[in-house]
Amino acid sequence: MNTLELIKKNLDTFSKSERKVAEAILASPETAIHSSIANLAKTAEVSEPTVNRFCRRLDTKGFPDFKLHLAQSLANGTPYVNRNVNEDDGPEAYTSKIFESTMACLNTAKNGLDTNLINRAVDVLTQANKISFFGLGASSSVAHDALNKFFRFNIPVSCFDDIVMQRMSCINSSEGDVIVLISHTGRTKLLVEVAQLARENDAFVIALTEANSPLAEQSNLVLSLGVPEDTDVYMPMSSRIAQLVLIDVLTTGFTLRRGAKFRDNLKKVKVDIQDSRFEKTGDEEY
Amino acid sequence: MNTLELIKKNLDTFSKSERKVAEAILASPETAIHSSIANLAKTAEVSEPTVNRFCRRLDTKGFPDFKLHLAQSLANGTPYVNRNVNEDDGPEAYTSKIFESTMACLNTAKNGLDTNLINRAVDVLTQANKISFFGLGASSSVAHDALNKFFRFNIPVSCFDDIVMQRMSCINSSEGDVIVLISHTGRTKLLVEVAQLARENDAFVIALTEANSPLAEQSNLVLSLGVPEDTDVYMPMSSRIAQLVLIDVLTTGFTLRRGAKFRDNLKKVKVDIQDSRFEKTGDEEY
DNA sequence: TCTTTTATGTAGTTTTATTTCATTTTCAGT
DNA sequence: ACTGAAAATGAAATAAAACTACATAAAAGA
Repeated sequence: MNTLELIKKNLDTFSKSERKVAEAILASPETAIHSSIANLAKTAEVSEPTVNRFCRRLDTKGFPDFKLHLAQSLANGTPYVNRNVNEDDGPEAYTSKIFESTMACLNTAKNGLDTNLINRAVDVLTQANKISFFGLGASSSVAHDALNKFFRFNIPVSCFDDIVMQRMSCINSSEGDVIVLISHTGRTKLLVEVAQLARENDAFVIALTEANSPLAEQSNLVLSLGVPEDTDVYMPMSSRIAQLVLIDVLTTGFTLRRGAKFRDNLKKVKVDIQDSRFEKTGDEEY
Repeated sequence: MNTLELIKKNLDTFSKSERKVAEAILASPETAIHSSIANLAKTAEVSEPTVNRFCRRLDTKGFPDFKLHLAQSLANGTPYVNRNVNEDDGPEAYTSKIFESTMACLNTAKNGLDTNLINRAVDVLTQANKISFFGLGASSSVAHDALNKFFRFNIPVSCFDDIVMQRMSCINSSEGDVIVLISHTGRTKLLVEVAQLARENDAFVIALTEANSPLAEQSNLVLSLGVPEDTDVYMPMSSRIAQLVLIDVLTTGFTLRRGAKFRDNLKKVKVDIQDSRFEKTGDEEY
C-alpha cells in the first residue's frame, strides 16, 4: 500500500504528536523526504524520537527507511496507486486515477506471473493443430484480440463469444487442439462446462483466469494474473487489460519460438495492410 | 530520467572504482537502497568516499539522496524505458519487457492526453441519442469492449466491425447521434470514408486516433493518445491498450456525469451477472 | 484522588555520512 | 622508460544524523 495513502487513512489512529508529524508530511511530502529527522521534528513541532516512533508505527525500520518508502510512493507515475475515483472528481482527476491504477495493476500482474507456466503455454500453443479462444461478456473482446493476433501466424485459429458455438467447437475438437478460455473470475458456470466438454474431447485447455477458481480446476494449464478483484462501481476492470497484455506476451513467445522463417510471414501481413492506407511509412495495424 | 537506467547508460563514463559501485548497485538495487554507505562500499570493494563521489556524479546531494532517487526508480509502476524484445530473450525477459513497455506507453498516453477534450467527449456522449463504436481489424476488439461497457448504461448503443454495416449505420444516422471511430494510425482509407459519411448525415464524430491524421481531420473531436508508433516486429501494439484505458476513462466520466440515479443501474447489471456464477461474493464481470 | 498506563521529550550514544588530506595510479610529454 | 602533473582512491578525522535509555508529563481508569 502506498505510504502516503496509508498515512492519510490512519490519521486518527495516531497520537496527538504523531498526528502533527503526519500533517507536516502530508502538507509537503516532497519536503519531508529531503529533510533530516531534526528538521522534520522542528517543522512538526515535536521531538525527534516522536518522529522516529511515528515511522516505526508505519512498519518501517526507522526514519531513513520511512523516507525510502515515502519516496517510492511519490515516484513518477505512481503518486496515487489504486486510488478510487470519487463522485466529485474532475476529468483531470479521474483520468490520472484510471491510468495510474491500470499501471499499478499491470505491475502487480507482472510480479505475480509464473514465467514457467507462460513457457509451458507457449510450448503447447506452438505444437497445437488448432487454437480456439473463447470468452463471454467482457472477456469476449480479449478473445477477439487474441484471434486477431494469432490469425497472422497463418495457423488454424478461431474465436467464439457465443456459448452454443463454443460447445459445438468443443465437441468437434480432438487431441492436438488447444482451447484458451478467458474469464476474469473463473466462476462463469457456462464456461466451466465448456472446459469440461473440451477435455472430454481430448483438447488441451489453457485458462486465463483466477487461480483456484472452478474454471482453473477444470483446465490443464492456468495462467493467473493475481490482480486484485475490482471492488468499486466507478472503477473499470483493469484485469481485462492485464489479460490483453498477457495475450501479447503469449504472442511474442509464440513468434520467438517459431523462429526466423515465421517472422517473415508477419512482415508480409503488415506490408499488405499498408496498401489499404493513406501514404505514410512504417505503420502497422488499424 | 530513471536513475537505474541512468547508471546503466553511463557505465563507461565512470572510473574503475566507480564502476564497481555501479555494478554492485545494478546487481541488486533493492539491497543497495537498504544498505549503509559502509555496507555498499564493502560489497563493491571500494572505500566509502568513492561511493559518495559516485553519488555526486549522478547529480545527487550525497548517498542518502541517491538512495532516495534510486528508490523512486524502483517504485511500483514506474515506467521503464522502452526496451525491445530480442530474438534470444527467454520467457522471463520478454514477459517483463512487454509489461514494462506497456506501462511506459500508458504513462506517455496519460501525459499526452488533453483532459479538456475528454471532458468535451463525455459531454457529447452523455447528450447523445445513440452511440456507435466502429473499428476495423485490431481496433475492432477495442470497439467491442466499448460496446460492452456502454451497453450497461441502458442507452441505445451499437458496435460494428464490418465496413458495410458501418456505412449503413452512418447513412441512417441523424443529428444527436454520436459515432466513435477507433483507429490506431488514422490512415485506414475505408474508415476515413465512414467518418465523412457520418458527418454528411449530421452525426457527431469522435475519433480515437493519431493527431493530424486523415481520420482526425474528418472528425468533430479527436482524442489522440500521443503514443509512439510501434516499430519492432516483435513488439505488440501497446497503443491498443492505451485506447482501452481511454475507453475506461470515458465510461467513468460518463457514469460520474449521469449522477447517482444512474449508478444504481450499474449495480443492477452486476447483481444479475452474479446469478450466473458459482457462489462467491463480490465478483463482477466475466 | 491515586495509580497505572501511555505519550512525549531530554540528553547521551551509536551509527552513518562527509570532508580533509595523504597516497597511489594513470597518463601525457619528454 | 622516466618524470611530473592530474586524476583517482582510501585512511582517518570530523560532522551530521538517527537512535536509545531514561525521566517526566499527560491521560485514563479505578
